[in-house]
Amino acid sequence: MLGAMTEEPTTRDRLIQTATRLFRQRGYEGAGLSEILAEAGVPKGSLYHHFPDGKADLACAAADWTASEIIRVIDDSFRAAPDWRHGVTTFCYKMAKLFDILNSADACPIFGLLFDGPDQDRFRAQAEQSFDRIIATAARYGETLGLSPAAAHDAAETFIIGFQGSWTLARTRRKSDVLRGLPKRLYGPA
Amino acid sequence: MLGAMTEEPTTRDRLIQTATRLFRQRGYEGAGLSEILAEAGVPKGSLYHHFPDGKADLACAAADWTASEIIRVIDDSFRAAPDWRHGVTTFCYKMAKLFDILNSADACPIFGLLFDGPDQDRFRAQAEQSFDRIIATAARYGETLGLSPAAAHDAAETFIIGFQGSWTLARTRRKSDVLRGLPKRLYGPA
DNA sequence: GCACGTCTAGACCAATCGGTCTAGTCTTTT
DNA sequence: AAAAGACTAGACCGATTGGTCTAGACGTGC
Repeated sequence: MLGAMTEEPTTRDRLIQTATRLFRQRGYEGAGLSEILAEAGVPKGSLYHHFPDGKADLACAAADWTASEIIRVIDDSFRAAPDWRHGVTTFCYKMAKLFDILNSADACPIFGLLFDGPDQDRFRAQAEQSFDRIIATAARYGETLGLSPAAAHDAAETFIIGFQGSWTLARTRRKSDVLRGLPKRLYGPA
Repeated sequence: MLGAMTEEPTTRDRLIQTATRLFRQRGYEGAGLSEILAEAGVPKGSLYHHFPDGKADLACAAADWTASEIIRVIDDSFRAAPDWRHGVTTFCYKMAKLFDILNSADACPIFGLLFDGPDQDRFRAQAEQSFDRIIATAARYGETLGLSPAAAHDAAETFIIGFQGSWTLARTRRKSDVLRGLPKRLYGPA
């Protein structure tokens, strides 16, 4: 077996994905271990086999997995984009669609990387690394589209900051338009 | 006794303020009731006298109190501002100072209004109302400073959205510059 | 001076928390 | 076929959770 070449979800992956969803819905402390295990259909023993440090380990794995998913969406949005604004717009629309699928109730997948649990510094460091990966990915597309390295990094930060806040507002209002309106907010009328 | 005319903090107020801080630091589920009570120096009985529905009631009161505090800072920032950008800048600097005082570890006071606990809809509705109060306050200053009602509301939303995201990024990096850099990000070089 | 509403005080409770541990079941290697 | 890991399975644990309930302290109107 050479790792993740097969397609059916392994126990470990099912655990991570279920945990990701529940952490996003209820927060780190709000999502009970037994609830996660029950929904994933995995016994306690397996959890502590794959994640020796238990819940905290699982949360970090969930954050990492989430960051990779976000990066995948960024890739999908910018790969064929003719310019920066188009990439941002596509991303926002994709995420607005996700927002609607998620019942409009979940925390922002990106923000959700920052857990509020104990072990503050471990979670903070994990979130910082994930954020940087996300911003760096967006910045790379900025450079590809003609921006200077500094300008690209700045544009990527502004983009992610704006997205963050937009998701929060969208969540309190249960309306995804806020997300779709972000490009206009950031860059003016098209 | 005619309500809140005296100055020394009542049991109820001590409870709200302690709860606000702990919710901000550890989230709704993360902040234990006994911890809140111990730090506030208040017994269980008093809590359930003032807040019959317990933790959920307390959380809503905390959200409300926080919104009022934010509005106070908005007032202080915009009252004497010569234009919109100055108001936003002053607000960002005041909040950056607060961020540093808070050890750079707490959740955004505004975002923190949105609790991740159970009773989702009650908390969501409470947060929506508080957000609207905050945005409406900022928008009013926008109008005073010459913007049309629609433009003022839009500017206020953009401002709060940007602030939200900036605090999050500042928190993961433990650096308050992100907050101070928001006006330039939103409105270009001064 | 006693009765009544407000508020404080904390013992107590069932339920749940995250985590440990032993037992058993596969799969792979020899 | 025997031995050895990898992994699953869940009973069990002490600690803590939010919440209830009774008892008393304090002030105020009669």
